[in-house]
Amino acid sequence: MISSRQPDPTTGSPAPPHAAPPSAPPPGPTPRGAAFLLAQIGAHAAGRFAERVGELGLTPADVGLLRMIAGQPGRSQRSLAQDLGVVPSRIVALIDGLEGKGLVERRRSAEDRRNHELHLTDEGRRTLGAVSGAAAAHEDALLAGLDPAQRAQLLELLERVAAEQELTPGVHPGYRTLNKPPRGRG
Amino acid sequence: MISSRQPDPTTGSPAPPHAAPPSAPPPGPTPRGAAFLLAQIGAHAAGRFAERVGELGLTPADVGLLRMIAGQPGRSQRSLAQDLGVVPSRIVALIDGLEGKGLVERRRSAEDRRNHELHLTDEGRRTLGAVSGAAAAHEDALLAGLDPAQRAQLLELLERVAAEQELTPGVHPGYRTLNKPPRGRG
DNA sequence: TATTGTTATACTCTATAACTATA
DNA sequence: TATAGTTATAGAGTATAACAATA
Repeated sequence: MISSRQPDPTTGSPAPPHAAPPSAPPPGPTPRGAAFLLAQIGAHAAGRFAERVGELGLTPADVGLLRMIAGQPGRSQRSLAQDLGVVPSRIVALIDGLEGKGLVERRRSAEDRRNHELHLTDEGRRTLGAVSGAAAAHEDALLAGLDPAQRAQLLELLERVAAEQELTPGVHPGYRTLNKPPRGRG
Repeated sequence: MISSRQPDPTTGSPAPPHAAPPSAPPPGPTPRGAAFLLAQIGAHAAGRFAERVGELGLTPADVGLLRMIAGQPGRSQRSLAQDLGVVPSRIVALIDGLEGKGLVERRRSAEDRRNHELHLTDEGRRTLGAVSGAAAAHEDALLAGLDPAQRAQLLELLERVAAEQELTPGVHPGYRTLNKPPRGRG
């Protein structure tokens, strides 16, 4: 709600390194709990990930779509929209973009000619491979402050929280305006 | 970029309990690392927090502003905008809202009559107290799956990550469209 | 002339609804 | 008549730029 890459009054956490951060914590009562840190770090992680895939010419939303198509080739736009909880018209624009980049192919279904079956192109598969590399680098950079044992510990705790909160594995709510990755260090 | 409260292709994490979640994980390669979980849980936490303060008639951005004004009463809108990395005109609308609710007061500065000194009203202080209560309940609900020792462990690991990533304590990047809390269970 | 707060304008993004083609 | 995909329209939100008051 506030700016594109600046700190946010909501939680009050720091700006990502690529922005010009206020560097000094705001005076007064600053939130200190794990919930705040999770929101803060989570937003930071999402932003950094957006930067990385941005260098591949993709938005986080693009990545999600590519993954879903890869996992279930030939699926229709409708089913995609449903799984994502998105309005079908939204899918049109997203697929348009991916098709324009040569990563995805629309094929008229022979069984029901109203349907478009979605498939990755070879280029799409290559790109998805590059995304995996970016994701690994992202993970490593984010957890640079932790040793392997601590990383395992963190992962376990997070999985516990996610399970208790009934978060569906692999589905990320709200990426609102993250789609436009900041030009920061890309 | 996708929907208001539905799962997101970006990371692919689950929808919050108040939405109608796809409940089944998408087939194919789902991200499993700590970075993804942090983004997923972070977005979930931010959404739930927005719901809670929404019941108090506030957006997360409102809460951030109230905190900053409480921490440094009398500060100008300009300084607020700078600390938040927000354009000054944005502050106008936010303060308008808070003033309209009777939580904040604008006072012309005697020293420099161009400035508006911002102060909390008594009602504003009461509301901020209620926010603290909501934040505590939020924290507790979010970590319901962890025992006290695990919570302490998680907190320490998160602080380590935040420090290494140079996240400014108390400042949260990007709350994009979170300002409108879902009407879900409020 | 520079600065604070404000207002007006333009732009971006998304959802809703209307439309075409298939069934 | 119902459904898949598409296009057109409208609404919400934000930043940019112009403006008035004060310094």
